[in-house]
Amino acid sequence: MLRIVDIKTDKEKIIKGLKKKRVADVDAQIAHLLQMDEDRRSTQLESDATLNELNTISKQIGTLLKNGQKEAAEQAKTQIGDLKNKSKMLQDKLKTVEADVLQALYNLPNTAHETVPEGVGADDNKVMLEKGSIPSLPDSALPHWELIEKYNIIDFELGNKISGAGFPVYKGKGAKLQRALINFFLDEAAKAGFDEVQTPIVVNSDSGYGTGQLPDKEGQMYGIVDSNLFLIPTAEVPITNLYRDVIVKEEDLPIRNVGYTPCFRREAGSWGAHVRGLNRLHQFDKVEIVQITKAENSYGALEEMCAYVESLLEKLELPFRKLLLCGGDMGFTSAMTYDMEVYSAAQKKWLEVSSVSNFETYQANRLKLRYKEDGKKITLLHTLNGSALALPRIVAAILENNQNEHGINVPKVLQKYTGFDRID
RNA sequence: GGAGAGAUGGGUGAGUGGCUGAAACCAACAGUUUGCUAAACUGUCGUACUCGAAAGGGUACCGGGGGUUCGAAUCCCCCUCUCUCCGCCA
Repeated sequence: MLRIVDIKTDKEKIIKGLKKKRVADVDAQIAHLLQMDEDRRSTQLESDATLNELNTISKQIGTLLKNGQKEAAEQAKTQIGDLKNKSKMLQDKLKTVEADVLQALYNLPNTAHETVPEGVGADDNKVMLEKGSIPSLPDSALPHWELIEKYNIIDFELGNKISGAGFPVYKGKGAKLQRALINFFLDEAAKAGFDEVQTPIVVNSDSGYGTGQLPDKEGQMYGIVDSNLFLIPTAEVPITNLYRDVIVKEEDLPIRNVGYTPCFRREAGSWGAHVRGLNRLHQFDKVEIVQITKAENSYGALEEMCAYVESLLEKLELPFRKLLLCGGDMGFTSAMTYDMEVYSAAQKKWLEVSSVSNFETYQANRLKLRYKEDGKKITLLHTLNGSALALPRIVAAILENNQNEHGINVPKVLQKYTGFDRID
């Protein structure tokens, strides 16, 4: 979340960044927030002064009792009653006001970086790069949801039976292709200097707050009944939360992690004809890269992560484009996001397969993720993450783009992982 | 799942009602000494909010929450987690 101190000192810049995110009534919200914080501050001053008085008297009572002046001590006790009531009242008020301020901060998204384009939705995103050649398929080319039936590699009906819609079952070469992609992505990330971690795929609510899924976005996550746990929507949550409440050693920076996890998303209300087949699922596999850097290095790290993701798509020989998201299309917690989309040639659609974001200090502030600058000043770090990559839409594009009369060609880089070069 | 023990600063660990934001030791950092290294010695060494130009104050925090008390790391209650033993088990 944003920091009050920044809102105070850099108010205009923050208002500008929030407006770009299309936040309603920004000026009024900020004014209200600052007013609440002023209330918080003055309440705390008063409360601290009262506590100080109480502490002083208590110490005096202790001294009196030790010196055997019992009467004087009893008398001191009698005058403490009013003060205690006052103190109690002030502390209760302080708690309320603090909670109000926190709630207001939770409701504010991250500000958009100054170079993020203005815009309200997907149409305003800026295409930065387009690479690879789009295959020209014959009219008989099939969309992936027909290919998976034809070659019997993914079964939605079976998934329906055991779980529900959006939980596919991968079979035979389909299952092997999944495993090949996961291993390929993990090996590539290791080569690029990311340390592999394997985390839990259920997280507690503290972790949900840490990375910004909570509060208010419960609709995205599946909750586990009676356990106060959630199935992760992305490995971003457990991996980034590894560093919650940590003061990192300066020499350990930057931190670079990669992890494979299944991801679970409720996607409430987002179903329809446009999300057939693998285009949108409740459970899918993803390899995620996370980076934690000093403020001055984070935008360099963002570009570097994008370049890494692009290299994966090139190796898979998939045509792709890179978008810089406009303010209105970005996620709540992000300061800048690039999306990578592959072209799936039979359904003639661009499919998002990666989202690479810099959260600056927004998550770090919630996580209390910091380092000691020059061994002295404690400073918030910047967090970043990106998909590298999300599997289902990669699979969809591979199936559609590589189909021919003999079957589906497996990209060369994957063949040593799959053990076959064609699905037929 | 049953029984017991425990959770204190970067680490080990003392502390069972006031003089304890917290001993001691280790680690770390700065300095003195030294031809270099080591050793020795001296000093510094939690976080957040807040007042102050600064120096320096105030408040809170000893797993989390609540309670008793003039006063709680210390007593009581609830929760979480860890360890040991038993049971079960991939």
